[in-house]
Parts: sequence; structure tokens; C-alpha cells
Amino acid sequence: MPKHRQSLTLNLLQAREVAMSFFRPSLKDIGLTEQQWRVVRILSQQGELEINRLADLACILKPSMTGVLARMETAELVERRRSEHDQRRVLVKLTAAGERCFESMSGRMEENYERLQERYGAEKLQTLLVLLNELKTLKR
Amino acid sequence: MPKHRQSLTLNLLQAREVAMSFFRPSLKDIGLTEQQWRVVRILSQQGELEINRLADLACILKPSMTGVLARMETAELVERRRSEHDQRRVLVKLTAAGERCFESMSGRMEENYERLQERYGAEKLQTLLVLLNELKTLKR
DNA sequence: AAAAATCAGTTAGCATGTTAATTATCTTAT
DNA sequence: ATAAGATAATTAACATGCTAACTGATTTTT
Repeated sequence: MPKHRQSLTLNLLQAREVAMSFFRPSLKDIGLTEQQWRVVRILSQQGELEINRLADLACILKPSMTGVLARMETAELVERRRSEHDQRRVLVKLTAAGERCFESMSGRMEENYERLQERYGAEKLQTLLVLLNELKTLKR
Repeated sequence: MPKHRQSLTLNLLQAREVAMSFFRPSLKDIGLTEQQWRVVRILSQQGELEINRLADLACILKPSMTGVLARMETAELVERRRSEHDQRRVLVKLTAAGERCFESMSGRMEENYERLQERYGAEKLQTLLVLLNELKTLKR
């Protein structure tokens, strides 16, 4: 038995770094940070969301999200409004420009994904995604 | 066919968040950040390392590592010295206090790992680690 | 050997991670 | 109806992520 087993969390981090290397160049080209792209992608799929939910889905803490959204609002990628029913809540959605940003990038990101899948293996990729989702079910 | 497949990188991030939730409380108790613990753990296993190598293993960029090590040096967890052969290189190792820090934490971290493994499944955990390591081989 | 290129680490500047405290709003208990 | 409690978001303060530029030391080129 090994004295030190390998760290799951470090391996998840290192593996993610490798995966990100397939996508980072494209993000750099359009001047979006990883976090901003996550927000664009999620809002594109889910439509208008409140900040709590968006932060949870994007793995961005709420205090960080405040700044991320402020900069994206300046860049006119998203717009915020307060909910009528509950004045505490803030709802966020993509602007038309934000939608176009996603559309113009999605093809290229798909190509990057294909490159990764080709080198890694489609079945292995599917298995990995299943295992990751099962790990996520341990939340709370 | 789904219009939007799920994002591998986001799933890796979300899964890591769940995994970290098993360890964060322990880190908080001793006042170490995630990054500092990674440095302690790696130096404990590998002994003295140069900064480039340490940064690569710990998934911490060199500019960040400068600050991390400065704070850990102030806390007297690590010590730095320049290599005799190559004055550009800086070598880092744990102090005696740093070693004790690791020793006093490793048991508890191991318990956390057991809890995770018990809930997730030992075989699944092994499979996941294998798949992650295979993904890491795509580096470069 | 001297200049140019390379390399290790740091510094600088801004974006984000993280926790605690704060503000404004809403809900619940009395 | 009002005060206490809970909730959503922000602010503040410091640590880290990230890129580019910079410094000093080593290697390569000419």
C-alpha cells in the first residue's frame, strides 16, 4: 500500500487545466475570461436567471459574480433588472449582443471539443462525464 | 441529439467543488488556503523542489506562487534558498514546522477521503482517477 | 570573448476566489 | 401592525489567477 495516495481534488484540477488548454486560445481571441464565457453559455441555455442560481451553476461565488456581471454589463453582454415580486432579487439575461457572442463562438468551441474527444476517446469521455455527475450528486 | 452537450470543463469544476467540500472545513480549522495545503502536501512528498516544478505540480502559476511562498515563509512553513550551481534557480522546502503541519493534518485528511470514498464508491473512485490521469496525458 | 538569445523568478495591473460584515427587502412571530 | 428573524445582493479586505513586462543569470551564437 502506498504511503500517500494521489489526491482526487488535485487530479480534478490538473485534468481540468489540460481540458481548458483546448479552449483557452479561442476565449483569448474574443477577449472573454473563463468566468465570462461560463456566464454567457449558461444564460444562453437557461435564459433569464437570478444571481444566486447563476452563481451556483457557474461555480462563481456571489461576491465574485457581482464584479463579473458589472464588467459584462459595461461590455453590454448582459443586462440586469430587479424582480417585480421581490425587490431583493436581481434577474440577469444576455443582451442581443451577448446572444450573438455565444452564437459566433459556439461553432468554434464545438470544434475544440471534437479535437479533445478525438484524442481522448468518445466512450471514455462519456464515462468520465457520468462519473463526474455522480460525484456532483454528493453535494450537500 | 441535444442542441447543447454538457461542458466537460464545467463538470470538472463542479465535481471538484463537491470533492473540496469534504476537505475545506479541515483546512479552515488550521488556517491554510487550498493552495498552501497543496504546496505543503507536495513538498512533503517530493522534498526540496525548484519553483518552476512546484508551480507545475500544484497547478499554481509562477506569479501567484511568488506570493503564496512569501506568505508561507512569513508563517515559517517553508524556506527558500538559491541553487549554488545556477543562481537563477530558487529551491523551496518545508521547515520543521511545515513538516509537523503536514503530519498533524494528514490523518484527518485521510478520514475525509474515506468519507468521500464511502459515499461515492471505492471502485468508481479508482476508475475516475484513472480517467483523470489519462486526460492529463493530453498535456501539451 | 562579446553580443544575442534563453531562462528562472519577480513585479505590476487587473480579474476573480474567499470570508465576514453590511444594506435593503421580505417573512415570521408576537 | 410591529419587531425580530431570514434572505438576496453588495461591499470590504486580503489571497490567488492571469498576462505582460522586467531583472538578473546562464547559454548560445557569431
